[in-house]
Amino acid sequence: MGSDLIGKLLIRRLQGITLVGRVVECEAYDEGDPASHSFRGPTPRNEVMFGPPGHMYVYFTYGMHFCANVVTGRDGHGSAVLLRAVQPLEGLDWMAERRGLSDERLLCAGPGRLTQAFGIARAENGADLVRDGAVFLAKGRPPEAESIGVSARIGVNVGADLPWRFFELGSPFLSRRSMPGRGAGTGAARGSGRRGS
DNA sequence: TGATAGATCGGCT
DNA sequence: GCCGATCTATCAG
Repeated sequence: MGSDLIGKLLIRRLQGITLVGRVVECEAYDEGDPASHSFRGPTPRNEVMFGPPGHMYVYFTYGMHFCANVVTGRDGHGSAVLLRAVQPLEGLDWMAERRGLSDERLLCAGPGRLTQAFGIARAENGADLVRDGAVFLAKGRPPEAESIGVSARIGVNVGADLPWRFFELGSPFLSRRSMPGRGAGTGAARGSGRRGS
C-alpha cells in the first residue's frame, strides 16, 4: 500500500552536494479517483503517471509550487504517491538557504516545501527513482507498522473520504500537526493495494 | 476565447 | 482564520 514509502530515503545529488530526507508523509492517487490527475486519462502533463513505476512525476501548481510523486502502478496505469513531507537528514544548511529559514521542522514539511528544499522542479519530471542518479529513493530503516497513521488526504475536495494519506505517528516533520479529535492511528479502512517496484 | 478552480504557502487581520 | 500570489489545465460559451 501507499504506506510502503514511509521510512524510505529520498536522496538528491546536485552541485556536488548530497541531500537526504526520510519520508514521513505521503498520499496515494489512483485512476478512478476524482482527486487524481490521472482521473481524466493521459495528457502531456501527467503522462509520466501512466508510465512504468519507480519514476518521479513532478507537476507545477498554484502558479508557484512543484509537487513530487512516485509512480507506482504498472506501465499503462495512472497511479502515484505524492511525497508530502520528509525528515531532513543531510544537507540541512543547503536546504535552509534555499528555503530561507532554519527551523528543521519546516524545511520539508509540505509537498511544495520539500521540492523547494531539494531543488526538484520540472527538469526532474520522469526521473528514474530506482537507479542511483540525480534523485532517487533508497531503503531506509522501515518503521514499525503500528507507528504509521492513516487519514483522509489534505487539500483535496473530491475524494476527501478516501483514507489514502499515510504518515509516521508523532513525527515533528509532518505538513500538519497532530489532527485534533481525529484518531489518526485508529485503523481506518485500508483502501486498496498500491505498490510496484 | 474567457473564466475558474487547483494534490500550496506565507503573511496579515 | 482568511487572502493573495501566479501558472495551468479544464470547462463553459
